[in-house]
Amino acid sequence: MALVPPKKRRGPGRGEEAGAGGAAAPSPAPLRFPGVTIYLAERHMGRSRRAFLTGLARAKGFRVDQTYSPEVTHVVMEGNTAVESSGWLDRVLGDSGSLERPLMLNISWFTESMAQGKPVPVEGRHCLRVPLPTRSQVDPGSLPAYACQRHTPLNHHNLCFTEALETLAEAAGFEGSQGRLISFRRAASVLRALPGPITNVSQLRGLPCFGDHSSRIVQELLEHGISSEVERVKQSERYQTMKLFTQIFGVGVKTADKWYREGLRTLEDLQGQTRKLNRQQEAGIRHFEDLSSSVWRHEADAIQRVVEEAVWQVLPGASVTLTGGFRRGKLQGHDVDFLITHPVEGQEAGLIPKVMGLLESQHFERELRRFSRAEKQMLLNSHGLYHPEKKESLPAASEEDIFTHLGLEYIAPEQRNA
DNA sequence: GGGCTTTACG
DNA sequence: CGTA
DNA sequence: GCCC
Repeated sequence: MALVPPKKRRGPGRGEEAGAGGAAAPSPAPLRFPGVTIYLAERHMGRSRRAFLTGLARAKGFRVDQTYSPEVTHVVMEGNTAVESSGWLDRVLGDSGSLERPLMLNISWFTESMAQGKPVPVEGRHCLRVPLPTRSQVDPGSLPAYACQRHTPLNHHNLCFTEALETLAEAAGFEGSQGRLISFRRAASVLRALPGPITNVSQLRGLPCFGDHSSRIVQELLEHGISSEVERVKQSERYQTMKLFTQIFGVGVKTADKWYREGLRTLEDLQGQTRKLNRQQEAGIRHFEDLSSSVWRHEADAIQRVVEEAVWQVLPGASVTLTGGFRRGKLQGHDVDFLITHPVEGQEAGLIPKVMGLLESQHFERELRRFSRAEKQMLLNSHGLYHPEKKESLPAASEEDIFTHLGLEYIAPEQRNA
């Protein structure tokens, strides 16, 4: 098993503080969102509003820089002004043409992020429309045909287009057209790799994976801000139902299609009758809400620390690496993936069941202590039980003692897989 | 017109 | 057939 | 749907 180098945490600097004026800026909260550095463009915003928004964001743990630098990842401008935003980008980027560009967003992304207290995923509606050709338009020339030959950042400049193409890809998949699915996905992927936004259909010339259909979608979006085909798909009962059903853990396109043909449309329809759901699907529906809520990066980090503690008890010297979306820089995901390795090949064999047992017994332990405090007003630690009011200490000679003192039936370790 | 990643496992 |  |  390969040893994967652990990801180095980038410690983002604090960014330039507005120290010049002498007015004591309110001390900002600790930075909570590595990977997000905001720059608020003053134009159309005004000094005081900009200062207010800056303070607001910093209090919530966002990094907001006062001057533009290549570290800036999210540029927020008031309004939807196309010409000015691209002109602005031209000026601040100067001739540093090939460098990574920031996202250009309107104020809606900012306000939504403030409301939620965390950066919301960027969606098409947050993006500034940049329909006019300027010299900031990039000349993609030709791009390698394989994604594995390209740099593809998480945040990019063509979200309006990639969202539309991904919708068509998804819809194709729902109809069992794997070929069309992969084609629309490839086209979207190409746009994610571009150093700047597509502002004119002519820029699609020479790009791999762009044929008549995908080009037409982009053209519609450029001209009307909307694609009739994409809108029609999104509105359709078929798409909406298939999307709902396939989101259920344990349900793929085949099953979703079967249910659709039987006339089922909602989760209630599925629960309603004693429909023949397998165990996986039954759990998938029961936990639908829970499974659709997302995990944030800082939560993934916390989980990693817990897993590391357990792994190291079982196998000192093992390495636990966050993989999947978070390794690629995503700020949220729906699961947390780890790769567990050990420098000596084979040493990690059989580790997972042991770690699971440890984590489960941790849970059991936690529940035992919670029960002790909540139900018996006693504190349980590794030494034994303590009653703070009676100032009574009950040293634990054995595990059985603890259960007895708490009035619990003794539960053997092999029955503690809580 | 054929191919579209791959492999293991429940 | 579904998940990873 | 796009490429070979």
